[in-house]
Amino acid sequence: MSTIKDVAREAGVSIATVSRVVNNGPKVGEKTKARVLSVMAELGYRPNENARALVTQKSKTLGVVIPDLTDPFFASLANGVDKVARQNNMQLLLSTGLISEESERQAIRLLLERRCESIVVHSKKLSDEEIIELANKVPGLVLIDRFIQQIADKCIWLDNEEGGKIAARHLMSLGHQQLACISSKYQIDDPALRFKGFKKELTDSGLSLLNQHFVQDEPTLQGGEVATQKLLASDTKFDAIFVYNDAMAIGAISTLEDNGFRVPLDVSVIGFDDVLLSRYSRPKLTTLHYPIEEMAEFAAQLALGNVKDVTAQQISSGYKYIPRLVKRESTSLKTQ
Amino acid sequence: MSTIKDVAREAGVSIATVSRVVNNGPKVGEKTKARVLSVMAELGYRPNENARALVTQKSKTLGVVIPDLTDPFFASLANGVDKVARQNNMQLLLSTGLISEESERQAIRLLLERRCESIVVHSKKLSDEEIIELANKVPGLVLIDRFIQQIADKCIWLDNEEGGKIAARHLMSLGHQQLACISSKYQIDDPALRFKGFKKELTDSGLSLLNQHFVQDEPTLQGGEVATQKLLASDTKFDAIFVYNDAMAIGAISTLEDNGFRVPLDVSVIGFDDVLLSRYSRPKLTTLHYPIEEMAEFAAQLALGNVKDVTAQQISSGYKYIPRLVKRESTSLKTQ
DNA sequence: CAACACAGGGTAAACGTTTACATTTTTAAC
DNA sequence: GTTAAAAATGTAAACGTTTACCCTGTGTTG
Repeated sequence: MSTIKDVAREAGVSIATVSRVVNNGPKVGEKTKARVLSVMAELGYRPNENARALVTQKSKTLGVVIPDLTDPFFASLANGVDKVARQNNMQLLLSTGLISEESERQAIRLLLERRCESIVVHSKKLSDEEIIELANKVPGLVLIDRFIQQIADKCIWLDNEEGGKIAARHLMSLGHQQLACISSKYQIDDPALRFKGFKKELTDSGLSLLNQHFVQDEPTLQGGEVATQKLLASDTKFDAIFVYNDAMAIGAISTLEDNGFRVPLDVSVIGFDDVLLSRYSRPKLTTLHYPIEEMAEFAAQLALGNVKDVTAQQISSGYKYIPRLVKRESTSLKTQ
Repeated sequence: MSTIKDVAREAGVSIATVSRVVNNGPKVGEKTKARVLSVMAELGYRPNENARALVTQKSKTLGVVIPDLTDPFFASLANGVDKVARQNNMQLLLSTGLISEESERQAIRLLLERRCESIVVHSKKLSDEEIIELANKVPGLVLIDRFIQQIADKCIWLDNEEGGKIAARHLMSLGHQQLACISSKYQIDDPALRFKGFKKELTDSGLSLLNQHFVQDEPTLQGGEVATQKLLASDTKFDAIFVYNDAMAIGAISTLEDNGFRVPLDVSVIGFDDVLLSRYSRPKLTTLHYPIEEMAEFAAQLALGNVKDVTAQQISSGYKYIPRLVKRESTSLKTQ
């Protein structure tokens, strides 16, 4: 691959001049510019970004840390960041493989070694302390889907608790009173908060949730099926279910129908996330929209330092997003 | 961020020694090594990968070019490449935004500028000539989902035509004789080949395809719905449909059921790709599995030069994958 | 005890750029 | 036709590494 020196030699100018042409710098004569340009084309010259990054101390690279790409939720996250990268003439450097605390750490490290100065991190395993320390060391590091008080101004997160409340209000507004929940069995904040909000809203309205109406399983289609079987096995009536995520909700619907329940006629089902799937299922899923792509775009802008007007509100509670109810076909007014 | 010089000064050694420690090189005494290591930790030293890439002329980066990440198909592709990157201690550099020929070109260029020596390219817009030229210039460039004779040994592709044949055989084996097709309206090879194979197999069995039984639309859920309406409007009977992809197939099923047809009782539907969706739809979709992640992993290995034993077969027709029939619930024996 | 092998460690060039500063050339004003 | 200012171009240092080659001191061998 030819270098700036080759171009300079061939065009009979100094490398400084070539550099100026490449960067559309000032102070370069028309004829010279034309000549250099033609030599560049002839040689197929491409500036070496590594060398550039070294001398300019900026990498033109936007980093993103996610568990993996096959989950459409994370793919959307990455896509949001990528969008911003493109807008800013940068490229996406992806770090994945976050099964463990160690690999999350490793993923961030790799980005840092590439001197990636803007990083959007989705981390569930690293401790608050470690993230705080990292965030203080790396000004362009931003945390998505998690809130840590001490670095609130670098957090972009969704109000899961409010999501639970919205779901509860929706279901109650349709006349449902015998509610059930299907949660994820993993002990992370998201499910806990969603159901905390849900229950609170119920209690505030004088309703209660039976113990046997709260079941947990894997947050997948199959998990949703299994959980629903448990619910049915309890042999107590319910007329609506709030499900942890869309995949589980679809599994739940499937099992309900296999057991002779019609959705939404007999049982209303509401999911969470609004992933692609929810629009493809039959009946189409009522769910809470998690604006992950929008959040990711914002996170990327924040990481790049493009966000100027920061309010006191944001300094204390970060950038909070509220899930939006998307009414589709899996919930309806309670019949008779 | 501290550099190798800082470490050297602090540890009272030369930068060469530090470098040796960092790279686990030979010729470094135990005590010195320990001292350097401790200084490194103390300073939080991280080698600058850009500088490394510059001097070693290798980037530790695996490039991938895809249209976008939101399409689960491409997300799987990227994931396959990422898997291999991780195995080889490399990182994924992603280039997206391929709406146009120009942006495909741009995407590849960016990777090249980062001196990314191994690249997996999914390109539908660039001309054969341009790709051939590029492939000859960049030894580590590999083409996925496309076959070009002149660079066969760098092509990883799916036999779409054979996929069409398999679909036809499956449908005929179930007793269906009045077949219909829903295709994508875009003029790229994939749909053309799929339906070419499908028709050929039909013809070979003495069946034919009515003109009004071949409709086209957008390759999306909505497109599938619209296409199915067209099919129904033609008012000629059909008992099975071969659909371009899973999203359209799900749309088709939805419209069929809305019009009183039961799937698969009245009409069998077979899709293509076997994306996540197909396992979540009701009825679960019978489809042709496109092993894109596996193909992507292989492509990445090929790009890295890790594929040793190449047969004459592969040199002439590349690395060809055959789609596999996945029987689920949307196709069944013709009733009466 | 001379000769030497070798382990440990240092020196400096190279990688391909950008850019402050110096130098040369052109232009314009008188 | 000077001369000064402006424009064009060149020089060289710097970015943070790796690595070929060189130097020093310690033991080993005879």
